[in-house]
Amino acid sequence: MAASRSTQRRIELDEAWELMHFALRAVIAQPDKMLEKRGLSRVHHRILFFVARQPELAVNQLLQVLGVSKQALNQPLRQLYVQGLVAYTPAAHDKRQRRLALTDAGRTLEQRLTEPQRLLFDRALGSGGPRGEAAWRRVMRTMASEEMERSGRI
Amino acid sequence: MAASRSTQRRIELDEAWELMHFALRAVIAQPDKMLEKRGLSRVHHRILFFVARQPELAVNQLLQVLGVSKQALNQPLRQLYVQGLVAYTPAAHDKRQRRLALTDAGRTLEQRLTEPQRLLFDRALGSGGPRGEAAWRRVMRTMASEEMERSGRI
DNA sequence: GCGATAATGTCAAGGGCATTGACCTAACAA
DNA sequence: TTGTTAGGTCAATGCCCTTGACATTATCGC
Repeated sequence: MAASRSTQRRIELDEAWELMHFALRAVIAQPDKMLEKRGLSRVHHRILFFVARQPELAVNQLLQVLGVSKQALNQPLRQLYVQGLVAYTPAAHDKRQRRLALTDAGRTLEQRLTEPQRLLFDRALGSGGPRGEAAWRRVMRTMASEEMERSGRI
Repeated sequence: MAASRSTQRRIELDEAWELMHFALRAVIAQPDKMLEKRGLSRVHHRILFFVARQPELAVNQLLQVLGVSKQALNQPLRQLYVQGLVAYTPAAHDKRQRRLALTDAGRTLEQRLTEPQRLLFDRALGSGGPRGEAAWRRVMRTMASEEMERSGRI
């Protein structure tokens, strides 16, 4: 398969990967700066982001989504709890499960952290018109689908 | 600006970020497994990848591109050298500079590591036809451009 | 040719953060 | 009751990155 692909195409595909590499760095950059000032790290943002997007998330699900060990998650999650950014509610049908949610303060911080990223995506996705945006999403979905299923994120 | 954006749009933008998150994980997954078997890590692959794509790369440039300290780069780079995967050539006009290149073995390994990623990109980019691929690249370039300039990657 | 500067390498100390292993509680379920 | 599941926590370990300090070699301006 490697042999059957033209050199030119290989270069194009490598460029695509390189583009993604730097795009990612751009997305990460701004929130990282803000987080540092508060003594938080990227994990904290990831927690806030996913909890904001999927309320009633259980800890186990969050573990799947983030792809880290529970020991690795525990500390940052507790910090967010102590700082009054995340709240726990026992699930109605199974009191062992802690359903996660953001407090008002948590929501505010999440918005502040994610806003620069939204701005970046908005500008970039807008640059190609609605058709371009749809095409972008189609490509990304194709790449991501398997991993999303594995994370139970469907 | 945050207030001026509709809730719906915010959700769409968050979804875009989430897509990228999982797409990245998919791209990373396979080479990571291969690397582990050889006792190498992701940095090694990143070095191989960028050296393969830009021959005659100097160490300083590589530092810019990877965004790590020279101390962090030194060890993995040396390992690659010792294992006969990367070669040094003093630059003609400035013998202080080591121009980096891959050996045949290095090229082979780089191909093997990057091939699954190319396959993934090829499938995904192909899924939307040439127009879709072009649109995807346009969006990514918009997002990445600033960081690429900062890394001297233009 | 001399001193400043640049490219690179390397040692050392320290820290952040993730991992695995083991153990614990509470709640559910057969 | 017994086994299992959701979750938490301690401990040990290790990786990897960072900053600081210093050495080497080569280039450049004078």
